[in-house]
Amino acid sequence: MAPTSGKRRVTITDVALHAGVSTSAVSKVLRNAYGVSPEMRERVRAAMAELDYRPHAAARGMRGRTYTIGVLLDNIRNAFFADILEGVNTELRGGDYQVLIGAAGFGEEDQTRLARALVDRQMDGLILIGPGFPRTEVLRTAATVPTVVIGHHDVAEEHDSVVDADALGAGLVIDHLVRLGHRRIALTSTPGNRGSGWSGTPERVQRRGYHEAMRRHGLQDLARVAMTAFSEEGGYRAGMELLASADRPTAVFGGADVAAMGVFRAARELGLRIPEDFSLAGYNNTAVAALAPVRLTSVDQAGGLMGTTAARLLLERIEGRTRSVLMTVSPSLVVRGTTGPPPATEV
Amino acid sequence: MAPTSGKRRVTITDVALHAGVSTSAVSKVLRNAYGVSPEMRERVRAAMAELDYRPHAAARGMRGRTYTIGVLLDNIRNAFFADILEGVNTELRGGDYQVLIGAAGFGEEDQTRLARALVDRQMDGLILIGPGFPRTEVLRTAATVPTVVIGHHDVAEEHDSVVDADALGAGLVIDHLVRLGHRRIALTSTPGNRGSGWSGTPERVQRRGYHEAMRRHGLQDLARVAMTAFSEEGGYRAGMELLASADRPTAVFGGADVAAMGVFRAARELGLRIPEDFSLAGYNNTAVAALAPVRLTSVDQAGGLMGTTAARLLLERIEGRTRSVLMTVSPSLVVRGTTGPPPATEV
DNA sequence: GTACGTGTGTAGAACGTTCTCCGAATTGAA
DNA sequence: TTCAATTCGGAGAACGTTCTACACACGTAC
Repeated sequence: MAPTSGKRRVTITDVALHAGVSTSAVSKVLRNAYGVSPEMRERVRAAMAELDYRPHAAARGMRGRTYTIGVLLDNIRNAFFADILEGVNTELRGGDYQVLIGAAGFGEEDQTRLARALVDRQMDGLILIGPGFPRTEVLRTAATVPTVVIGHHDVAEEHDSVVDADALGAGLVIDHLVRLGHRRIALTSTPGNRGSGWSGTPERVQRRGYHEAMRRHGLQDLARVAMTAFSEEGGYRAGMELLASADRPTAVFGGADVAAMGVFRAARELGLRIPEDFSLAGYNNTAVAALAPVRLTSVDQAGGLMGTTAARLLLERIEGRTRSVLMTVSPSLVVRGTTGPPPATEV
Repeated sequence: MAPTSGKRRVTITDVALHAGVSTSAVSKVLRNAYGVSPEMRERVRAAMAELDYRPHAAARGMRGRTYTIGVLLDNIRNAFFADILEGVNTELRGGDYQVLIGAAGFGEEDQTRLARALVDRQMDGLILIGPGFPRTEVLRTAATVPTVVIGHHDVAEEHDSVVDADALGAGLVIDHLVRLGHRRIALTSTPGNRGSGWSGTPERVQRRGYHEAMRRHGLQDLARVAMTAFSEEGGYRAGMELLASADRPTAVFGGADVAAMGVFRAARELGLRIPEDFSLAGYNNTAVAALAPVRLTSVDQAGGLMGTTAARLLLERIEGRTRSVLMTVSPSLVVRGTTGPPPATEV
């Protein structure tokens, strides 16, 4: 058994005794419930302060709320998630709720296990960021506890959704590159074994947007997509595949900033200068993109806004809203140093 | 009240009924406790599987453990923390414990509040990464629940400690730069209002190591430290201050990779080429340092190892160890493209 | 004088576990 | 046969809250 050495916790009973009232009364004060006179409220408050009382969340969880919100994500290394979380924290700061994050990894089983763990720990609400476990499992979870899904474009009665207009975002990049004079523009994307049942993963919608934009510019025959993982290494391999080929693209749109970094490495290794010989754009506008040695043109998704929105929607759901809501935020292009006109020989 | 719509949870009673035994028996099986026959264990196991039973963590928390470990950190944006967390997760994967992360921000009150929240939520153990709230509060917490502190060199009976040999790490960088021919080597560091009572914060130990190394090389008079925040912006300001001055250093040791990125921006803005005109090194060897456009020379701290170690120590403490343990991991230098000999005019 | 709110407070039964204690059955030794 | 000793299983009291139900005191309207 854990050595809980220290003295016993101060409980609601201690407070009640100290204030000379019933535990019910203390509980009411605690929850701002109806049926307490101002004087009693004051007396109880004083007693709580005097004894340095803090309610035991686990015990509260047995009957009512735990005042805890769980966030599930695959990997905290993804800087975009940090933006979202900052938004969530901003919205919830000062309120009664605490945010606890679970980093599940990319495995389907691990994610499922974490999701269940969050439910078992009696979270009052869940924010799932780009969940990679089966949709049916998500829906089952969402039927039990208020849930907001961030990223996937699939909507459902059971949960709210906060998404980025990814098709539009992809369009922004293509428009920008075409305007610069590029025609052979490739995309790196990921098959995304994101569990089963999701038809609207961000990467898929982004891909759709890419193809639409290429078609819009009459470049559909030049469209080319390299599928790998959204990671530095994945981007590198995709970059190698694309740039070593005969009719090599003059620009690559990395579907995620990390992947773009990998493409960058491939380009450098092949002796291509950026942006003189080759243009590169990313997606998500994570912190790296802005770094002085990087200066990557990218698409900003307003992660902070997505976070605050998700938190607000979740609170509403906890308070009882049942109609589901879809919130779409629109992306914007941030042009930096990695995109420029294609080399003269290509025009 | 939250709409818990779905059907009622499967409880231990349901399992007991279904298996035709008492709840006590089920509980015993659940906890691998003494006093169950193999047949009964099998029967109960089968019932649990059949009903898809999952113990209610909040309820368990009221008497025994919650099988949850809380990690407190200031900001998930710090890529070094990701390394640590990966280590923690690796060690705990497959076990009974779940890891939940709280991102407290840098404020002293916010951190204190989060720490208390974790205790209130009945965590079985706590991992505090570079805590920025008062040491007394940490010690009080550690007296109540098993705790491991990562980063700070201050040791105590109440908790275990996992630290990097930061003085040594600073020495590695200085040695490397001196060997290249540099003499005017500056450091960017942070005052770090990391709560009160900590005398061994990583940055302080690192600073000490820097001064020792400079003295060792007879360069104590050329030592120079710019104090700012460990952030891109902070690094930029420090870089500007150092590089715009008359006797500008030929090399800067950014006390953290992010800060080094800021210094990079300052250098570029002043028209200094790296590493031809000016050398730059970072600390922590975060993911950015390895990126193709960055290639920052940095000090690797083996964050993963720190994480696995911390997790292991914590489990031991939960199992009852009371003697405190200090674990030091040694850093290693990773030389990349941002360091080279000083410009000829300087030698 | 009765009936009916309305506002303020308490009693006490949940909630789903853990764990101490106790009883029954079985075994082994004297 | 009797008496421990050992093993297996269950009863039931916690744990710290929430929340329903109810009691009481005080109007107020008829």
